[in-house]
Amino acid sequence: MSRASDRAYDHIRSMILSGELQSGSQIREEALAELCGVSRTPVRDALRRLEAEMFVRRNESQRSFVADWSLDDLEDAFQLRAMLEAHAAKRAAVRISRDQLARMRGHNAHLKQAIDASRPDVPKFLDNNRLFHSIILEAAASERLASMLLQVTEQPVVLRTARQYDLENLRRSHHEHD
Amino acid sequence: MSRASDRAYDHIRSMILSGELQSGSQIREEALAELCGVSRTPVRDALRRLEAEMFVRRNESQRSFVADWSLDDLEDAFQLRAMLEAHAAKRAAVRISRDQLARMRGHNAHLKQAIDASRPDVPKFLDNNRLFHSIILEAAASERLASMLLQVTEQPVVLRTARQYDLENLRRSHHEHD
DNA sequence: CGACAACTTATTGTATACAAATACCATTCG
DNA sequence: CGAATGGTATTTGTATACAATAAGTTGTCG
Repeated sequence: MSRASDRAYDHIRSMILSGELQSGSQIREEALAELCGVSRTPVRDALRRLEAEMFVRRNESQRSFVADWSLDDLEDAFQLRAMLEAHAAKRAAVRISRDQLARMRGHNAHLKQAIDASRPDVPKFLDNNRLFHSIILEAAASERLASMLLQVTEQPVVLRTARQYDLENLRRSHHEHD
Repeated sequence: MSRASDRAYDHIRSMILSGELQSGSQIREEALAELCGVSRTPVRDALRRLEAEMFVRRNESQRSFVADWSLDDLEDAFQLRAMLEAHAAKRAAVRISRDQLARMRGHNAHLKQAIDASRPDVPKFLDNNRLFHSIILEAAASERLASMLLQVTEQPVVLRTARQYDLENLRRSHHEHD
């Protein structure tokens, strides 16, 4: 997508995730346009996308608000995510190529290096973890599934920042990958 | 959403489903605008929605095309639908209220009447079937799930028109509902 | 003939002005 | 005092003009 509407999207999204735009508060197109330094047109575009991703919700008279996530919502997203990922793995298992499998092994090995280092390298871990899972999705060969999964994985980013990355968890993750 | 952009959405969508806009063919915003009798602005809105619903796809340089559905795509959608509906049923089962349950029984009874009539009343059957399932979705209480399900159920409408509604199938459906 | 570059056309992206819808507020009436 | 009503302000929706980008086309040179 084009530059201005992408900038608007990224900007608004990050303002929501950072809490700069408070949950539940109304957001006006013009105000956002000023904040992003673009006109309302690309802002509207961005809002539509964010609405589809449930970062923004609109009331019956088309006013936009920052979505506020209840615990139930988060649980719901998690449940869906678990199911969709299992489905992706199932599809991938019968479709994956040798090459893709090799790449997965590679990422898992790197990921192990990251946690075996004297001081665990969490960014490296996360990066390889992401790549590992992206290959499953690639092998599952379902755009629809991929987009659904994207929806439910991108969401709880707000909370993920606070998540604990203790060595125990990282090791368990590696073994599950294996 | 507003009138013009809704009209555009409905119009374009129906042109796609009816085959008036050929699968894989490029669609230009201005041409659609003329066809719908609105300006490009609401057309763009409609295209974005249709893109999210995978009726329209865009190439790397932002040109829009009517999506063409492979058999694999349809199977994929069906598989996802089965999974999501099962999930919905599971959630609904532990959340449903007496009232909702009663309404479901009611719709299933009407649905039975429709097939027990001397001549099966397919529209009545479909209507009650739809209501029956909508209560499951309501009871499942997950907006996200509902929107995902909408996506995969709305899609194969193209083919559904050709589907067989023989008495055998209708009866089986009723029993499964029970 | 084929590759490449300059130019021309087609298409989408953005800004802006204005129209339509909705919310907000004050005022009046029961 | 509370509900209804009218008018005003706020906010979103649409049309349109223009900018930016991508595609197609022609012409030149090797």
